[in-house]
Amino acid sequence: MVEIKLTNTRTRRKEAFAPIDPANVRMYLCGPTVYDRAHLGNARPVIVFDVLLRLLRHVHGEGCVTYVRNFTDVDDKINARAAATGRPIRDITDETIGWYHADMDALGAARPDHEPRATDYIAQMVDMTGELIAKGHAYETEGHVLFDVRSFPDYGKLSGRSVDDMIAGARVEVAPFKRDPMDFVLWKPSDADTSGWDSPWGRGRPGWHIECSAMSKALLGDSFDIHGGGIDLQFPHHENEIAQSCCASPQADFARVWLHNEMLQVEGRKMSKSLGNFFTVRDLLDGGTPGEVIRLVFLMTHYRKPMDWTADKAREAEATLRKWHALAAGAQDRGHLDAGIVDLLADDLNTAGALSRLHAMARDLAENATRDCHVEKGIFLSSARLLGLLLPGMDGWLSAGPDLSAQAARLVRLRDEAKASRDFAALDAFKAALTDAGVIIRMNRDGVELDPSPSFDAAKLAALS
RNA sequence: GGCGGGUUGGCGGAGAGGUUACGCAGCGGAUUGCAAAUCCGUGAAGACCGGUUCGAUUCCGGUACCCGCCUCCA
Repeated sequence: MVEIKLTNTRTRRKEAFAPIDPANVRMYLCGPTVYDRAHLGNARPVIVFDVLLRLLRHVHGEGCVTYVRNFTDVDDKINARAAATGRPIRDITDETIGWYHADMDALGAARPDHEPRATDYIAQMVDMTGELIAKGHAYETEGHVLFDVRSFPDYGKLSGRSVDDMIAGARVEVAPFKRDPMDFVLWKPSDADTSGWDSPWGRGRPGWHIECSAMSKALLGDSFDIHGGGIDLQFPHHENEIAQSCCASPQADFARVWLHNEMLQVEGRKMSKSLGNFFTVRDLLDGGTPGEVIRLVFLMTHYRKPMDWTADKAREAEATLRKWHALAAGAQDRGHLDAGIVDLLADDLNTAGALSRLHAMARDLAENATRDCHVEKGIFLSSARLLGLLLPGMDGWLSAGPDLSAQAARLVRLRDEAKASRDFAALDAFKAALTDAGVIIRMNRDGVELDPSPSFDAAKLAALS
């Protein structure tokens, strides 16, 4: 069996992956807070862990992996949006989840096996909170329940911090009722206008971190294999999850392997609203960048390095995918994979290396274009699909856009006439007009292919006929 | 201030202690009525300073710069 190696944030080392139960490999990914469209940065963990999911299913078996990704649907940002719009919270979260599914589907990301909503697990969160109080790891004060970080000696281990150092950093908001400035909220009171649930500590709502502890336990158990998310979640979110889960279930391991993807940048800078380079996945899709192109751009950079989104990369990825789609046309996915691709992905998800392998396979196919190569083409296709590329139904963008078949037919006719008469003036004039209208022309012996470029102008095209 | 990550050719971006990464662009060629597309070939690198070594871009230490987290924006 292929040995998968993953860089475990907890140990800061690349380790051989050994599942607790090979018949049921369990993975949890921190999902979105559902109050608005997913921005481009949200897509990175989704794509990274989708590749890992495909690899795990390949190595351990289709039915031997359980993948959970939560929806945080109780949050003060959601409350604020409900208050601002007057809409019920459930309307907002339902709508946002629908958007999220549509956008992530467009990136070719498989839906997780379970997508728990925090609001469906309030009872489990209350139970865990009560358990932490009973075990002396949490305390109730002024309607809040707080986790006592001094009760957990390993607090800070995941992120390499010590409680004392962080306090010395003096950037911690100190609420007067906290025993220690680093103590964090498990449960907080809600006023009459804020969503809340009854609990032993009065009507209130959970703190952010407890949901992942409660839901991972409910769906994957006290101990599971992989826990993932963006590196920004390492502290405090994941640190707090570990504290909660390990103190509630001290006999268990909680998550054995912690995987964190590095952050996204845009044109070399942090994506932020103030810099004006903030955009959502939907913005890109609606702007004509296909989801498959977005995915390929992401895969070009290793997940543990900062990734820069640039328009240049998107152009390059689109050209590559056009070539690959053409090469794989008519190929059959028989599930036979290139061993090199599997080995590269198994080595801590070396997607960039895997892509270079696909390039090499594509070159071989192109060199042997005169032969049939159906076996090689099938391997190429199956291997690309391990990366979530060239998936069935993902090639719609290739033929999307305006119908240019009439212009293509006219171009063929003019070319035939020109070749017969040796007078190319009319043909060249038509080609120039098409180019001016933003149409990309590709001609070869067999026919012509027309595609709209980013500067496509429908009005100019219409004027030609 | 504390913690963590990064720095490779014009651009993007990997692996490996010593032998071509790869892709894009460029250049040369094939093909084409001309182009485009496609195919073939090709030059170009390892932030800086030390150390280990027969040999380092690859290991170790330091410096500079960039980025992230510590502010419930992935």
